[in-house]
Amino acid sequence: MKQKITLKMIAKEFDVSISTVSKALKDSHEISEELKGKIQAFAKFYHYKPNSLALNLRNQKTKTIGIIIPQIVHHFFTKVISGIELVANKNGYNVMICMSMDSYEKEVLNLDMLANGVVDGIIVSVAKETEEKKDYAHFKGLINNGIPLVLFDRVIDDIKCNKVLTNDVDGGYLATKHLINIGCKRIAILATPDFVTVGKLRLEGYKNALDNCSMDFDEDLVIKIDEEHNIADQIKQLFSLKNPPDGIFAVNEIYAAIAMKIANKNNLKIPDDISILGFTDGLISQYTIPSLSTVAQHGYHIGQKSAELLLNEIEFQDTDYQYQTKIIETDLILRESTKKLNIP
Amino acid sequence: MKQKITLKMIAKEFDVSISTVSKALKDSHEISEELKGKIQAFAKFYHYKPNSLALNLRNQKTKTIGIIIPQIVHHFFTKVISGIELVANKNGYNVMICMSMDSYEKEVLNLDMLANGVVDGIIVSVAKETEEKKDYAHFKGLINNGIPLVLFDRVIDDIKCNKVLTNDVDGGYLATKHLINIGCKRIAILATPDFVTVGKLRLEGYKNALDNCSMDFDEDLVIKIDEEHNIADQIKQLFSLKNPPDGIFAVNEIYAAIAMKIANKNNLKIPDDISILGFTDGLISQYTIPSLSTVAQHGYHIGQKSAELLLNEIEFQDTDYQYQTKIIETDLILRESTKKLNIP
DNA sequence: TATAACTACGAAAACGTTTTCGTGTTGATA
DNA sequence: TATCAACACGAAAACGTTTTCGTAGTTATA
Repeated sequence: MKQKITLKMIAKEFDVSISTVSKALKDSHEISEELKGKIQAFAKFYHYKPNSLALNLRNQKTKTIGIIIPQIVHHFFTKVISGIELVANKNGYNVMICMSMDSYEKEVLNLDMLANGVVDGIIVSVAKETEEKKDYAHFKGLINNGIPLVLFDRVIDDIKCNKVLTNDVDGGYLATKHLINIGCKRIAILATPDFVTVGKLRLEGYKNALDNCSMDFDEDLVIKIDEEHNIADQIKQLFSLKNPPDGIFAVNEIYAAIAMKIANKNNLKIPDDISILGFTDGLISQYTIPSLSTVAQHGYHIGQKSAELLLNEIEFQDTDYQYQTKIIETDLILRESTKKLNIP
Repeated sequence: MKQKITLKMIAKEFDVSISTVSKALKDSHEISEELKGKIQAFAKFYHYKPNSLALNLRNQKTKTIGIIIPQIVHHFFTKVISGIELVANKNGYNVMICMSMDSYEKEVLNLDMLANGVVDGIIVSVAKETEEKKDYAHFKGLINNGIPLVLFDRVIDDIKCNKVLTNDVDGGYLATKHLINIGCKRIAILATPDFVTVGKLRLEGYKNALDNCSMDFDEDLVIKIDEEHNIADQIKQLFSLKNPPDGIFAVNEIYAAIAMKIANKNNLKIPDDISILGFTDGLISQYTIPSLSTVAQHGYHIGQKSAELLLNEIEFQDTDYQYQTKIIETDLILRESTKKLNIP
């Protein structure tokens, strides 16, 4: 194993002090041109690079930002990560990724680890279990310790920090409104349990849209999917109603895809007999047959914005820092699973 | 901002030396029970935790492993990452993820950065551009510096290190053989340019299977998809052949999904008129209609194995370390896009 | 009583870097 | 000739930890 070259080794080579070498490599005016030339050439030849660990300790910073997400196998989160990476790298930062697996305990563990000097700031989308327990002490501790924190997507209202979130209410509204516009009379929603904030908000948008169009809200058309049990079975209920839906708004892509499968099995033509609309900008939507209309939530953009806010806070010098909350708007992407809009 | 508590601060509190505090916290026999008790209680009360940066410098290791993957938005890679995380965390390691974006330059940059003391070992799936250039100096340099390296999936033959790879040839063979078994007479393959190693190997398996069953190999049925141009257009050629295929083996999920869409547009019934089989264990396969039969490559398992090999090498003490190459076998997952096998 | 052994702690080096503050030498100025 | 600045470099602290070695003071042994 070839030993990495250090300032000390260069110093010994030229019989000068370590400080001289350090200054020479920084092209300091304190060192004679002649000596600088020799030292720089030598360092270059041996590919000298300052040891990161030493720099970290010296500077009390690591030029690394931490990310804690519930799951990495979700397309949305990978988009967010890509956006964070882009901005981080552009600014000379690296990225350390942890998964909470939607577990409160793992989230706390990861947060503790990252907070212990490993990173300069942290970006988090909170775990489902944490949302359910409503125990946010670990986040408050982080902020107390002065470690910059950005929450995205699944955020917590009573934590004071930068936030980036999808306009979920508006997304739900947009989706439902569109289904109404294309003529759907009975619109079902595949939602989540209430503790999943984003799901709850999208449901709120759904209700707003119905309200706005003076359409009745029917409890039977609201399925709050419990992922502990079989998802398909819960969706199937809709199709055995005496008055089944002619439109479905699913708060995520998977539920939408499963609904499509079930509709298909029930010999319903999509979109002629029933229109289906999903949420999130995943991969599945593009490749189903028919392809899935969906509400895009721009994960890539959310990631970029989160990283920008975090880096701003990290590098902020003054004392009067102001936290911000950025709302990223959604967009309707119309594909084949919804009826065409008839422009009169 | 609350200052983090250090050994020095505890030492001052009890008017003892730093070394005494350090030993007391490690429950050393050198320190009297009485003093140990007081110091430990104090440390606990103030949530003392050794500073990671200092430990890193001291121990010349970071308890972190680096991952460089071409893209994080591929489901396969997220599975691999999950597997790595699992094993790493179980052994007290953290994970730092970098993306090469399939660019040679970014791969070199990331590797240099990680190698500079940031991580104790690195797991890589090499970038497409690197495979194309065949320039592997950066990997050789890494190994020369004694930094443990594991290559997975897209590996390089003449780099001496631990490797974990999918049995791509066998996977291709399995897929093609199955299409033959269900009665396909003209089997097309949606492949990659030759420099994409895994694609080339799967094509090899395809040829082997044809050979094995004394079926003709027809150049017209081999489409080496060039992702620079429109993918669908390239696939469409197949359907305009005078003698079109009745089976398609796609070396990944996306190509398979696109092929399904095109078949569908051409009013071909899947699997009655044409059977389609994909590769990889992605999300799309499960949610298409009909769902896609596929060759599963077990990314989660590959990740675990890679991490195990890496940690072994990192913590290996003796001098006679032996590199290994683990082959992870594939499995055929039969869904709805291929005809049922008629057992006579 | 001299020696040995044990107890309980401290000093200092080490990891590699940066930076502040000297300090000796040279040359110029009054 | 005395003073001063400029030049070119070195010493040392600092970041926070661990660990080896040294050493007072006490107790046990011969």
